Amino acid sequence: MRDAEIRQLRDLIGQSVRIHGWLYNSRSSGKLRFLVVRDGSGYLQSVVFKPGVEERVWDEAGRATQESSLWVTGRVKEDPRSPGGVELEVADLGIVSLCPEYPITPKEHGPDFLLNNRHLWLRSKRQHAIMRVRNELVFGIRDFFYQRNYVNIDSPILTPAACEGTSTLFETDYFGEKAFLSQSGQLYLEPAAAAHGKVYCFGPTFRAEKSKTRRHLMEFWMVEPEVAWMRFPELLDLAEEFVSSLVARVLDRCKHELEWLERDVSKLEPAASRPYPRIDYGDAITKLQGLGYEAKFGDDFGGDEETALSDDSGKPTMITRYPAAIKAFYMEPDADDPARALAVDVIAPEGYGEIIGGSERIGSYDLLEQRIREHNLPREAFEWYLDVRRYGGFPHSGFGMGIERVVSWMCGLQHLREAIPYPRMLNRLYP
RNA sequence: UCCGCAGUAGCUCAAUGGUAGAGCAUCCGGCUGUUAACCGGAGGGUUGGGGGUUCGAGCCCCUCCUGCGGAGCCA
Repeated sequence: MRDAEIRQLRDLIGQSVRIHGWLYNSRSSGKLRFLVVRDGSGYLQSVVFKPGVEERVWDEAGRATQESSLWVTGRVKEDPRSPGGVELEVADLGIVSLCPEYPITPKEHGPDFLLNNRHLWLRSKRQHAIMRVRNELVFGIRDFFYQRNYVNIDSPILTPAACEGTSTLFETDYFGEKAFLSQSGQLYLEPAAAAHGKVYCFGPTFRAEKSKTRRHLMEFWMVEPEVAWMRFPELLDLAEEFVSSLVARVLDRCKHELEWLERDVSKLEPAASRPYPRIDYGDAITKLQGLGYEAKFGDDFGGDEETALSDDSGKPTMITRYPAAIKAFYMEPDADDPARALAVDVIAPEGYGEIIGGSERIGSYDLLEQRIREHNLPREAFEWYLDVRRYGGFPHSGFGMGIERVVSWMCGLQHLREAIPYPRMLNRLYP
């Protein structure tokens, strides 16, 4: 008798195995009991036939409640009537821990109830599939950069001052000093780019914005590459190559998960290949005006406008060269039009919104110093950041990509809250 | 912060201002191939809190709380 994971059973037809897991669901029909066991690696229909087992085994099978932890032994058998095509002919069974009435029944539930039970909700099939996709995406991101000789340099979570203004930061006490939870690792990454050339960070970021939409979380994960000597056109190529390769990877390796999620992959497939449509900010305004929006130069885009601008081909849309006035202080101005910043936003299709924001960074010490003044930022807090220009300034570019928005898009989710194991939202800090 | 919607059994939802119900879950019983199985039975309620109108309020009015959807802001 060998222990096995459910995912391996297809290769163990005819053999006797023992499975440890939890009872996902059970059905009975007279002298037959069907126990669907899950072990994290898959789901297994285990069949208990009354005349074929000891009475003790039959009774245990009847006593097991939803989500009771248990082990089953038996012979692995191919059977087209079983979901998955493989089932277990149960020989013996033992309940490890009997589960009292489990809150999440195999019927519909509302979001409030499910979020209050997030720690249990993670066991559900759909949530299981989403976390698998997230896992593949995260590994794909690291693999992408590793293969291109980027060095992972993680930024601090506790920071002394704001990256882009203090109003949206979570504040905490740091031995009598004020500290803030990071809302971006970028400023810390730029010095590292001077050390290693090509770097990236990947970690949680925090925004105290009182946002209540399907596209916002208080705590979300962001991956941010930063590349020395990279100029704006190459940055656009990098973002495009990055996103398209990740889509291709998930489509290739998460077929089952996307199937469980009933994701229409035909809407995702176009995003796996390059190029992506690119539109200049000025042309975007013109396009919006043509569609009847009251957009004018200098406006940022709302959710509806982003959706209107995104291509209906299923590819993300890259919007370039935003007005400098509505973008961050550290962005390099366009040499042809200093009112514009060399900035890009990548908008996911199907209304999933902005997944990437990036830019070429200001390389000049004097200009950066001027921008810090213009934005009324505390000069002393940015001395170290100015050092990146003071000691061997160099052109460099980078972007940030929000992981949950990408997971949400790939999985076709209605809301970002399912894309992260424990979502932190307005008025929700439990579990 | 603003606009809109909602809160009834453990869960998802019904109920003209006039006796609070169903499905699922739980417990008991039945069924030799079920696919969120099915069939029969049982238990389960201070209708979010407070105040008001009325002979009578789950339903109407005021207020507070909680949640949902959206706006703004952003990834």
